[in-house]
Amino acid sequence: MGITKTEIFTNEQNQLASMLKVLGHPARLAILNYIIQQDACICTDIVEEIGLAQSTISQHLKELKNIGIIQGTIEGKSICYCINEQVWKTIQNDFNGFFNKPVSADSCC
Amino acid sequence: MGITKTEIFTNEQNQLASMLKVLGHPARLAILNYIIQQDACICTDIVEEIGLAQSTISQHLKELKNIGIIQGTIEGKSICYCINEQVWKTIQNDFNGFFNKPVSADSCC
DNA sequence: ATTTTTAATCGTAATATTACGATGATAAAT
DNA sequence: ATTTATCATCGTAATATTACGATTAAAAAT
Repeated sequence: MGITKTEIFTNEQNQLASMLKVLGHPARLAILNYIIQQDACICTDIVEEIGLAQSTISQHLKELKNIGIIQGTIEGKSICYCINEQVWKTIQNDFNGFFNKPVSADSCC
Repeated sequence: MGITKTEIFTNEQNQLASMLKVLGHPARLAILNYIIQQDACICTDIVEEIGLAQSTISQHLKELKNIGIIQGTIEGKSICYCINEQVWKTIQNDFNGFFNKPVSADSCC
């Protein structure tokens, strides 16, 4: 056990859930915030800014890259990370697609 | 280790992250979907609908209750769960507050 | 050529999550 | 009073996550 039974859910549910799971960590939100704010950045900056070990930040960056919300390009000795606008917007759309469903006012409670 | 260092992040980051973490599981999205669709429901129905053990569903319901997005009222022998509209909207606002930040087109990559 | 800088990866410990069956608790039905 | 129905909680196994230090890899600077 301990393994999510993805096969019993819809693709929509699985995909949105996996996005939200990655976003559901304060370090990763902080990283996204920082990248947006800086408009460009390298890993060492983030490490200093956030205050986690370099390897930990690298791991979080990897997860963010996995869902495509950020991308890194090699810039000489360092790596420049930035937001992938398209994925960013897709996530926002998917989220709102889910949350815009009308919640009826006369529900049971 | 293995414990998230919440103390180094902002309240905003921690709060949004914990919401998204709860939403980041397909079963919990499926439960929310079902409650909205039914407009009222009890746990047994969800168990049949979703196909996880009753105790597992109960655990997921507990987590959803913890963030306030659903609430349950005792209805005789069973319990009626419904969406808390206010929390629902707050989550949506917080999420969009984060995601509406402009992602500049001329970023580094 | 060697050293330095930067970031990824490996190994690992601590903790959290997911799921299930079994058991408990409470209210309704018999 | 006993049984049934409904849901929560407990105990537990399997797996995943978080974080760190150590190591590796690759490019730049010396």
